[in-house]
Amino acid sequence: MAEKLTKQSNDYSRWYQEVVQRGDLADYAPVKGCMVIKPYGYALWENMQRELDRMFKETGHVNAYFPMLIPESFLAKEAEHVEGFSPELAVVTHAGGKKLEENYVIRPTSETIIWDTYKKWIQSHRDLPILVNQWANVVRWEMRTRLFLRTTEFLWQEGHTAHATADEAQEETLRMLEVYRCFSEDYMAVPVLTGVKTDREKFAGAVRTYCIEALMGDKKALQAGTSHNLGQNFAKAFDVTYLSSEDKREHVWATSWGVSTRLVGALVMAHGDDAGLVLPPRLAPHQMVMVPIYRSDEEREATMGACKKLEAELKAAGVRVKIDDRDHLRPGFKFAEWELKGVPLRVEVGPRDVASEQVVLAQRHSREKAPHPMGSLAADAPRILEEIQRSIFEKAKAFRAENSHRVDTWDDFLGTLNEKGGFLYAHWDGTTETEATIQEKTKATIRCIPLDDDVEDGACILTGKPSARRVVFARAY
RNA sequence: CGGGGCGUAGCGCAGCUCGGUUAGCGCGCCUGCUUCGGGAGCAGGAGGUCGGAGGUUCGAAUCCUCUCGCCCCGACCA
Repeated sequence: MAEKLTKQSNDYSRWYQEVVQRGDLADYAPVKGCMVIKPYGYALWENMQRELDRMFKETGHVNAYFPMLIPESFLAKEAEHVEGFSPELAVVTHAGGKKLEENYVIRPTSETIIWDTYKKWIQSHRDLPILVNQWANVVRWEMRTRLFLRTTEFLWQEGHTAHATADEAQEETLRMLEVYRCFSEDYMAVPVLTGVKTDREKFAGAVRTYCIEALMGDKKALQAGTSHNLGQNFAKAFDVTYLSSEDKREHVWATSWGVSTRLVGALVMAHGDDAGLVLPPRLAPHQMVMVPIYRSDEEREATMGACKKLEAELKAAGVRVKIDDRDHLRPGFKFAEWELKGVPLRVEVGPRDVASEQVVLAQRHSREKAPHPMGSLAADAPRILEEIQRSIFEKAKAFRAENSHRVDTWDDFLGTLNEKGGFLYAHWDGTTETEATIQEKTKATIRCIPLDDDVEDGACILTGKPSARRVVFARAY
């Protein structure tokens, strides 16, 4: 703990790993690509879950749980789906000491088992819509893993809905995209672009994939969430039909949408600095930590007494506060540790403060430190926390604005990508071939076709062919 | 799967080229004293059989063979 973190500017990737591990978010597990999510990291995830779950329920969804093991044959029913996921499946071949008649795959996502189930649930238009979400773990055997960003097993939520009409499914897809956008911006304080994925980047089995894309501190993009319009692909693959009010048999229309523990990684890389994590107050496990400072037993009693009184007031005011009463550690050590862990507010209470009825209030994001009257701390803290929440969101937005560029020529594209990074708004001829060529040449991918971008005629940066709008390119995680 | 690196104490490493007493160092841990408003100091102490298997040898962390695993970079992905 005595050692300094690697600076972001020296080695961003190493900085990230150190922050995640030393900040007590997660650690490596014995199996390749797997991680142990430690209590502090899990508390952060739980806070995310709580808000997301509330938002899902507010939009009419209910939770359910489907099994982790899926018969291998289910995956094969939807052609694109099986092609997309086969390479990364973990397969159970033996159980109970015997070789299985049919292999089971550990779910990489649950569309197939859910649509097999929905077939039984859906008979009539009166059974629709079905608006179900599940919180679960999934396994994808990725080549290259990184803590939180891409782990072999990860936690997520996956919503799976069934609708009577294409319009309803499309509405649902966009509704959940909007839920994700709100969550990311209002709770994580991470500004995101909303857009449509190109065919090359869309979910295996979807008609259309929408996404939220965030910009990380190293100017690389991160896909933070996806919402898929599945059309009738899974309904047809699993033969899920309903009788309409006109007594006609129709295939149902579907969506699925998900966000994962990757969001924890997004939070780390969107706000973190050379001192460690910077957590947004709305999600921070501890919004405030109090560090009592003392020498003698009398001073200890006095400062701890003041801390406890403040703690009661703050809790009553709805602040998630913790007193760091560890006796064997000195204050300076605690300051550094809580900064590493990104706690938004730190309160220092020493003998001098007790005497003058004040505390020292330190803000993590700005690293500012100033005295604050004890008497008004509890009343002021919620407002200060909200100001911090807004402030780090504004900072992230400004960072994204500085790192978003409009480029019109191939040279400009290459130069900007290599020298500046960030989001590049450029014209593209709309073909998968061009997209692939650009990726081969530059490692940049089309992150999305933004929803809110103005339509504008132009010429493709690579081929010069006509383009009706700009798309967003970036190097991505 | 291709390229690179690494497995020696809880963590980070040295030792290995050129085999040789009880395998070192830093951090952390335990005890005590002094400290405590920005990552404490001193003293004492516990802890490893060197990833695994086999081989060479009087003798292997060190040499040889095989093997397992992890990390980093790339292609694949939430």
